[in-house]
Amino acid sequence: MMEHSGGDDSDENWNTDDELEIDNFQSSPVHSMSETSVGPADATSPNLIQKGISDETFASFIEMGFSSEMIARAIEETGGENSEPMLILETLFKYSTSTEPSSSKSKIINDLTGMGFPEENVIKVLQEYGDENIDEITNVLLTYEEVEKMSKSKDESININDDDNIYSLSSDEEEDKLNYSHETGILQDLIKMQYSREEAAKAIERCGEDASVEEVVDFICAAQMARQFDEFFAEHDKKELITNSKKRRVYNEPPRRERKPNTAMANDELIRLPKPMTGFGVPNEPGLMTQRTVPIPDVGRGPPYFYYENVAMAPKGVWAKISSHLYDIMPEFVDSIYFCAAARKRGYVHNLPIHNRFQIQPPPHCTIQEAFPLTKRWWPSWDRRRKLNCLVTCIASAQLTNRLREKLENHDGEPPLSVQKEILESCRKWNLVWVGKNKLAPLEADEMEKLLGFPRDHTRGGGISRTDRYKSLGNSFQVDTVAYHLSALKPLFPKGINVLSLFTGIGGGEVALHRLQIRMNVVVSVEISEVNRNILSSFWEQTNQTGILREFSDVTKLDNHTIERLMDEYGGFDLVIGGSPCNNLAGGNRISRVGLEGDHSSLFFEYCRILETVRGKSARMRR
DNA sequence: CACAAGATGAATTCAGCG
DNA sequence: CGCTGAATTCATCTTGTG
Repeated sequence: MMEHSGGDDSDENWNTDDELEIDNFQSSPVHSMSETSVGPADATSPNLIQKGISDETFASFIEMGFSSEMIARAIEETGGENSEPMLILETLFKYSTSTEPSSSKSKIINDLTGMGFPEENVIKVLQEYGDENIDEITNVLLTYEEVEKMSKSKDESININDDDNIYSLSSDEEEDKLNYSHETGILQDLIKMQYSREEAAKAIERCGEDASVEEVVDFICAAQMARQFDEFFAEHDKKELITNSKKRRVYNEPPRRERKPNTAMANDELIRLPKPMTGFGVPNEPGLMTQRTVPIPDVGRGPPYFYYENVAMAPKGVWAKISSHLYDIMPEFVDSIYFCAAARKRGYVHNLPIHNRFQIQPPPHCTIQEAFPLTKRWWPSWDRRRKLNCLVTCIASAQLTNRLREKLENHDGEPPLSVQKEILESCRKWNLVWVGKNKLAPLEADEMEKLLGFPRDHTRGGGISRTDRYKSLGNSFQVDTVAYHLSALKPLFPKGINVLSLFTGIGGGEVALHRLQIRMNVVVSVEISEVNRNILSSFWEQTNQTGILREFSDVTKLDNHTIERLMDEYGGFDLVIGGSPCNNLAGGNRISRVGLEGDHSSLFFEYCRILETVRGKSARMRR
């Protein structure tokens, strides 16, 4: 996201220490690190039970969701100190798929549903946390209830969908709803539990129509485990390859065969984009993961958490470099086409937990026609687009759409194929929609706000020009996508979080946290563009935030000392979020697409510097 | 001076095909 | 395996206009 344009920097009259607009919000309770730095649930001390296996292997078992007790048991059972990691893993998988724990599971399910928790939640939590720590399970269930309650209550302060008909169903939707009602209760339950329809239907088919929810979930769970098992082995093989060939790192690439011509060198150090681009999983699609296949190295684990974003289609080698500067964490590539009606292919490097993700409500419409119902009337059948391409910083001119209209008016009814092709090419290139007979138009700024998940008129006013508005929006996060990723933080920070927001832009991260109803105790924001800073501060006021907002302008002038001072003042940061400038990486740039070292994009290294400062200081504060 | 329009391709990926 | 064609892409710069 996040505008850090160098060409039009107008930073002459800033204070020497670059701080702007000191918080006019009175200080709110500032928590201490010790209160809020809740570690992940799996942060058990390894030294007691991990005899016989390396730290790394132990960590990856933990990352896969096995409890330390289970691991200890598996080590015992497979020969104590001399047991083979692979053998241990097999035993662990046996535990999680065997019927024995599952039957003890059903007893717990009965107990907990007896306590009034919804069965689907109980099953999901058991699946993710195991069945050993009842206290933890009930805690998580309570959190779930709260989250669900909150996501059901509409947020009055943000009016995302202000179309009158937003809550009334279109005819297509009604049809969909009808289909839903024909589905069995189990299928509905599974879909509610965020399994994809395909996956759920397949599992039901395999388990038989009479199977209980537990049985089907067990089946899906076993299938997931098997998939992870395969991936673990593939990863293990790869690791051996790496040690053998001296640190050759290739992600997402099929196993390389031994004897191969030396053209392979060109592919070295590459991170390939996944297809489909769904990262660790998106709602309503297959491929949902609850654990990372490539664990986060110890050095990169949170808290503090961080979330870094940039364009997925960067020049070769860029993502490998980004990853290598961010603790070798593998990027999560996600296309926002799975969250809204517009494409947005982005890579996210983060150390957030990935289980328990949920969507913010209401979810946006996923097709152009649903998002903009008025276009339906004019949409010709030969324009088969249902999704828009990436929203960028420039829009088509009025002259262009006029020329297109004239071309269309030359024909009665359907234009010849050659004309159709030409029109469609322009439509795709400029993201045009049908707004009248033979009439095409680019999206209005408020329509872009809607697609990107911002409240209406978020970027309006404050003296921002039309072009600047498009520019800021084109550089922004897709809020629903980012919120889905950040949702994992909600149970971890019930008292709110302290955020360091770099390259804040129009505040996509802040809007996401707000829509997740995660309280922002402190936001320290760094953003070079004055109009964008104004947009954030007016959002802060309009949504009646009770936390503190401090805005800085130039990331290069935010020195380490200042960061540490801020951390002392506020008790540290829980989340460092931001996407560094993409100008020199983006495909649309014909002048200076020169890679990470470009004038703008090299600010990525400032992100790294600041993140490292925050993490170092956090470690010292914990001691 | 602010703003809008127009001109300016290449890098990358992928499906299809021989 | 290599080739080809199609599709996509958080943009920059100059010029014209009021």
